[in-house]
Amino acid sequence: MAKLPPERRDNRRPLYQRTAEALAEVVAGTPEGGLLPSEPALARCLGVSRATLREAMRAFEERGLVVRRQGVGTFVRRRPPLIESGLEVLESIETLAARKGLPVQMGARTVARRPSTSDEAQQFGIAEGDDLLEVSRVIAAEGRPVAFLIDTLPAAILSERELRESFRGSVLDLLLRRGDPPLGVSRTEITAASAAPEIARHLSIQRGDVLLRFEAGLYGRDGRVIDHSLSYFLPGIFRFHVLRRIGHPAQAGRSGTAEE
Amino acid sequence: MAKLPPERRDNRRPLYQRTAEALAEVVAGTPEGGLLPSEPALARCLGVSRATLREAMRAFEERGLVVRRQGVGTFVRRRPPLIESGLEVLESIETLAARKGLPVQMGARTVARRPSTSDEAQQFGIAEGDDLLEVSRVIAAEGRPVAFLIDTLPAAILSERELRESFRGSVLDLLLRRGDPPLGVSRTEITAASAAPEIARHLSIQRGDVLLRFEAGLYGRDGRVIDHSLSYFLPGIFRFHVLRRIGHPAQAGRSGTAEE
DNA sequence: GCGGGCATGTTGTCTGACAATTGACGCTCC
DNA sequence: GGAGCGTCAATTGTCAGACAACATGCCCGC
Repeated sequence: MAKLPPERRDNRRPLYQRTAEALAEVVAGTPEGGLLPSEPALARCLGVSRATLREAMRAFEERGLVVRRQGVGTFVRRRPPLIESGLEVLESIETLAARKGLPVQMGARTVARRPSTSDEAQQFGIAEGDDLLEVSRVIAAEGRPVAFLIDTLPAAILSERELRESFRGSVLDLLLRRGDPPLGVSRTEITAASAAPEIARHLSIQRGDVLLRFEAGLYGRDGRVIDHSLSYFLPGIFRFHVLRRIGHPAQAGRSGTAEE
Repeated sequence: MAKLPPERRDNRRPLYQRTAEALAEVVAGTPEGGLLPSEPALARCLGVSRATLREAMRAFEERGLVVRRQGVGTFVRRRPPLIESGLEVLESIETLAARKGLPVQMGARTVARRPSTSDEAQQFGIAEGDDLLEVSRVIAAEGRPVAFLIDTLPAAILSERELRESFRGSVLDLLLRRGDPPLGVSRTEITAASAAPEIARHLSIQRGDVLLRFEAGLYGRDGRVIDHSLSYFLPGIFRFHVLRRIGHPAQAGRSGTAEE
């Protein structure tokens, strides 16, 4: 067995994850609507047990990448274009733009340090009055401003010095490069807004012009908020989309606390 | 075995799915950060094998609902508020509003039948010139218009007669009630737009006012487009959000492949 | 008192088997 | 000759049990 090259088998990352990656390549190498090898064959080929393969397979089915039909086989789904470049994966504007082949530059940047308000302190899990760092900057593509971003995070997490030295336009990328604290998920709220005067000035547009607005909380693995970000995009430059699955009625639900 | 009540075991839906639902209840009934029962215990309790349970568990982990630590246990993740009411689940405005306790009414409705253009024919997988149904309506909450929706779908899928009889404001809900064709995912593109004159009139707002705009393709399980919808929302009424997970490092350039 | 080995419980992975479902082939009967 | 039906092989769905890897706390020896 063990047909996977050693650098893949001996890696210290969980086998399931590596299997999922290998499976991703297999899926990518199969035409849309095409039939995948059978599970026993694939498991043999990847050097893992069928159970492990099936866990990865299940995740792929969950994401809508493959369709399984008992007694028939597993097929690569005819996929909506750009399936995995949607909002479900958190990445910086810079990373997104680079993937799309659109070069972007960071424009005017300002950094402010100020004590936190009571609300903010609670949100970040720090003491009231502890310092926050507020980083705002303009992102430009082809010489034209296309986005205005404001990040707020405790100064204890990111020092001004480190910001000066390592910041290349994205707080997210900086935190990812550093690897600490470990990041979990981002909860992003989406709405539309008209440009306030200051933002209009930064983006060289008219006051009141239409903007797409993201307000996001970046959560660490321990559930604490690490970074709060506010993003304003000129509509039409970036295309944001999200895959929505049909909700099984019995799913959502009572999390005990009936808030809102 | 078979501790699950019969109505759950004998159901014709796949066991894995029912297990996932049962697991959802267990997770919902566990405090945040709490420890779940061990996998063997849970499997016994749900009347399924550990392998099946693990597939469901894996899906939950994938969605960020639980955290598993080898040698320790599985914990319910401290979740960002409102975790599963985000955009990742496709539901109609009516369903969403009902869940939030906000009563909505359907306002002016128009239905048009017209032949498809070449582009549309390709999109829906029908012959050019085949009829399409175009349903537009206003959604109002507390007497005030808050959304304007336009659905377009082949007349072969939904007849004018059925539309007249069963339509209660949502094409999605209608298709779900009917159960045919089986629905897969929806790919929704998100942007901001200023209100065109006609839409402004429908929503009783000024021309040029800011709107949140969703353009969605509803895909059947076979990958074909079933319905195309365009939605305009007044910002601030509905709160849309999405959970974004950190992208797996599999994509960026591998830096130190020398050893390890 | 203190440190290290060890017992115990958990998740991670593997193996092999059988059940359920599907599609195709061949056979029978008309 | 053709239509209908049973059989069979291939595939996914599910199961049971085992062992490995790992984390934690207890207990024993020092």
